[in-house]
Amino acid sequence: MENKTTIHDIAKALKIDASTVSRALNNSPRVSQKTKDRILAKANELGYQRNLLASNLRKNKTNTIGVIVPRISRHFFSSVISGIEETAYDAGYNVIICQSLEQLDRERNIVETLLANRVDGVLLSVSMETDEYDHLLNMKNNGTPFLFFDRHCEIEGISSVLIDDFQGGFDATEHLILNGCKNIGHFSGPQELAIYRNRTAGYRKALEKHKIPYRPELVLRSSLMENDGAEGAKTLLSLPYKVDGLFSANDIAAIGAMKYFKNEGVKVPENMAIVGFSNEPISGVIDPSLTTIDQPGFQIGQIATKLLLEEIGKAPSAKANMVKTTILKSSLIERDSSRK
Amino acid sequence: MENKTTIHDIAKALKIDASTVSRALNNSPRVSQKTKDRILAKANELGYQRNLLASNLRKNKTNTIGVIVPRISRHFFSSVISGIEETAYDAGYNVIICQSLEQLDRERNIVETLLANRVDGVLLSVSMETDEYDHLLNMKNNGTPFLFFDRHCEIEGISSVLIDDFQGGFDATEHLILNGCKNIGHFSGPQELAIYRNRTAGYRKALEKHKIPYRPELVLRSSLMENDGAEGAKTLLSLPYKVDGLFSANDIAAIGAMKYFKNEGVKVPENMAIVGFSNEPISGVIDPSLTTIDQPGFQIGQIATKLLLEEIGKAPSAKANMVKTTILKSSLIERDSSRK
DNA sequence: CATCAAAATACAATCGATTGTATTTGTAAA
DNA sequence: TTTACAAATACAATCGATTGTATTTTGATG
Repeated sequence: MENKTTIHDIAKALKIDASTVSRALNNSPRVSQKTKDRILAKANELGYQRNLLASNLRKNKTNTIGVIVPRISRHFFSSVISGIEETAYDAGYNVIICQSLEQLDRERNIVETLLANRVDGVLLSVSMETDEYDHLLNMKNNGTPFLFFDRHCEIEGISSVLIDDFQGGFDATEHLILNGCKNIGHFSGPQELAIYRNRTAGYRKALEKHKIPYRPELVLRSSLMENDGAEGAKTLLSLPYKVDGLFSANDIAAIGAMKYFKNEGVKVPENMAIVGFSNEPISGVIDPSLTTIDQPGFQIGQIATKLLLEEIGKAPSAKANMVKTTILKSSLIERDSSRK
Repeated sequence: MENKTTIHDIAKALKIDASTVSRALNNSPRVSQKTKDRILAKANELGYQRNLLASNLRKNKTNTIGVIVPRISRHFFSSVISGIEETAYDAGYNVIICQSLEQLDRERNIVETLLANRVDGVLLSVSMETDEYDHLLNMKNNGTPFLFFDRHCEIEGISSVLIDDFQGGFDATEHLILNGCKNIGHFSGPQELAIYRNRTAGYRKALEKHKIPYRPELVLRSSLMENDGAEGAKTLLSLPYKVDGLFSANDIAAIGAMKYFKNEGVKVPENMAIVGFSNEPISGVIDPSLTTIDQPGFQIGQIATKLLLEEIGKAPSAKANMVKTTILKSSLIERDSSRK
């Protein structure tokens, strides 16, 4: 059993040609049913299993798409992945899931490996460190179709599927304002990423609409990990005036802040109303439950995959004129952390 | 830029043989430095990128391991994956992550695909539905090394890296007993899986040690999803005597139960002490925080990968006598849900 | 029974890289 | 300059499957 059986083994056993075996296994009409039956039986008997390396090499097609996310453990990304897998499997594609862990060098390596393995296309949401695009431009020049979802870069000719981060930021902030907040802190992420710039822009727009002056010291930038949230909370409390609201660009940092506030005796939501972003499951369970912005992850995955597969199907020449940015709506989930 | 450049393109451009190009790119001592430099420069110029399909086919080695988990979104599994990736990358291996979503047919497909892609080995934690092992036996006969972690099956000759579920179940249950619980409910999973049988056995052992009679109606089997927990909670409340403790074989079901109890006005931990299993991040954040059993996921991933890579390195004949079951300790994390 | 088209199968090239063997080149010693 | 040996490079087979083309087989028809 050690050495894997090939179509040549089957061919030899039946004294026929390997090409006939190949066609039979692919159910080609060029092989008679009788022969197909014999081949299938023998293949079964020998425990034959197609070597996709050889097949894909010859066909110059892998029927595989690569997916790169910052972390698979984030609920939002794992929902996107579910949407991707569903759509891809239905279309006969396999999916390779990779996580950059928010590191640019890992993202570079992953892109390299996916290309070397000749995936037919790539869906990606860039890492927080991604401030150089060489690897992505390389992929573009290479002719491998790819598409951004959620976290994108400005690269000409590349489509993306996004949510309306501006609106999300606006909704979150206005919600706090309507709940009586006057001085609203904001946790943002790396400014290289459009999603964070846009959430911040939404925040500013809401302030502006309600004639609340923008104060730069209220906007804190970090990697939005849990302890970044705690530190941000500390910073906000150290300001010479009272901060009474917080819009965090993700749930994790919001929770870090919430824990810090709890520890310091700052009551949420009474003294500090909080809104997060992403609707991680944890945000519905923490006490008080966290108001947040829900993003349709599964749907993003579905749409992104559909677009990518279309692009893969198209002739290379036809690609230029189908760049498209799809923007999906997010929705505010009102919970206890913001109800004064 | 459309058609990818190959070593033949480089060879032609430099009027040398493709074999020399190949050797140069692999830094073989058989090629002079001068030629290597010329080749590298040209490769760069043409944007050459090795075709791993061809390379792996020829070498009959992919330097890739497949990982199959029930769900990537479970914290425990994503920690295991981190451990796997770290160890694998350090050894020059790539990792393909797949999720079975607890479905046997998906698990079968994944195994099939990984084998067809000729991964060098597989690490897997079986789905809850896995009560037939045909696909695994097939993989074994096929000669592909694999190894179970956490959720394993009884297949001769296959190693596993597990945690001590019996001890975990025992600790959880004894902890409840020592906190004064008299009638302890238990949520278990599919009995096909040893982890759940063992956790239940630990539960029974703890009862026995403390001379508490075992009551079969207190043991509820399900898929341990959140709503299974809620339904289990309902069942426990409907019993003719008062249940005052619950050991759930995972955190998710424990949380489902906790929410149900909260809704029904059953106070946790006063009227109902609860212990979960796995230490999902959510369990530290829910109110009251959930006592649970922590499993060293990252370490499991590291060890499992190390063992798998060893097995991959060995000659096939040497494999038989190195079957090994590694059992790691779990630890009780005491939180509020069990402090009476 | 001969003819011919259609059906079935065989032949051979190919995908891109690797690798054992053969040949050429270079260089130092005789 | 020749010889000899090592260094550098070329040749050719190979991995396993696919696919366009060529050949053989089949069976129907006159």
